[in-house]
Amino acid sequence: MAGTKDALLDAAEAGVRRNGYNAVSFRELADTLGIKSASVHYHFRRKEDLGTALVARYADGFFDALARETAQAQSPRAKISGYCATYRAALRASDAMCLCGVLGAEISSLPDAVARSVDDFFQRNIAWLEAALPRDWTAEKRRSQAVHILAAMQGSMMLSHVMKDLEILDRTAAEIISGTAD
Amino acid sequence: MAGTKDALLDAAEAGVRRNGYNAVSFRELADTLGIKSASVHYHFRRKEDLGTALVARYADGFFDALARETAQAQSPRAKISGYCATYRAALRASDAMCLCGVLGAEISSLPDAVARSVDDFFQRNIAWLEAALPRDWTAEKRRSQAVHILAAMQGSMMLSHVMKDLEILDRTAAEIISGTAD
DNA sequence: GTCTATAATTTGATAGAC
DNA sequence: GTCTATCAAATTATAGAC
Repeated sequence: MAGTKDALLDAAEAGVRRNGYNAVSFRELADTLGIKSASVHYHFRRKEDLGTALVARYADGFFDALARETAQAQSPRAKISGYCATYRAALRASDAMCLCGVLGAEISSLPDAVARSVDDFFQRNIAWLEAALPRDWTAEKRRSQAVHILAAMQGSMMLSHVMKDLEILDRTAAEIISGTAD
Repeated sequence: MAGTKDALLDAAEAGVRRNGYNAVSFRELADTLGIKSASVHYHFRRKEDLGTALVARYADGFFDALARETAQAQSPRAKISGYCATYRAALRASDAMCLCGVLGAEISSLPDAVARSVDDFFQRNIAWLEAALPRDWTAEKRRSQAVHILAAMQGSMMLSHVMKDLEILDRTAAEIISGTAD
């Protein structure tokens, strides 16, 4: 079955976003699919390979969705609004945090390759935001605001998750958007 | 030895803040202190007991430090500045994230009692911030801004940690402070 | 308070049959 | 691609000696 690999990634993503990297096991993934853990190792030899594939797929999906969401956006505000909407959709769809937000909190306990993938996801977020912010700002100011927006989104996703209140993310997004030039 | 319990909490806090709750083991803690894991169970019967004690001690320490830092503060800006400084000091001192930021990302995999302690820490943060913000704002606006500040701090601590750049937290703090009424 | 010893379970990972 | 079988290591936790 060619779909097993994707099904494993689906199960792993749900597991990591719910419980963290260290709380996901090959046996648990195998049980979800109704196969044996040895078969999981056929698709991903080591857990580290699963981890890097997971982050890569997540990052691709995120930036694809972001591109779709902001295809028509002209103003900085419209772009940032689309950015927040992309995170909001991801959170609502899965009732979980951002995959990289979870992994970021565990960063020191992750295999190096996985940790690098997570760092890369955040770098790409910041680069996208810098490009979306007003052109007449200094590079310094764009950088600072880009980091601030990413931090606020990641932090509010974590809080929404812990406090079981999706409105937390919505309010933070609304504040960010209203503070961005139209 | 009466100090063993505290030494265990010290080692556990460092371990959880570096690697997460699920990556800390009784044996690792025992090795750090030069004792056996069975002795750790004498002080904390179950891991859950260690977890709740850990969060309780951390919360007490945080709010004590916050009270000291803001003892002289009058204006909202001075109070928020002290709030950011308290987090900054904690991050710098240990080269790690906020304990509850780490635990928040793992919330669904934590024992219920530990999860409740984490939620409580954030509730206290929000309540403190609401009280610190301008009195003439609506309760709604204070709540919204309090959540935003907490989210931005937690998110930027995570980013600072992942990207190994302490300046990220500093910049976010500076933005929050400059956006608060003096 | 700390130890030895041990139980019961789970983990990541591999060898080799089908 | 999936299986059975297995391994070595790690985990939380307990019983009982000192």
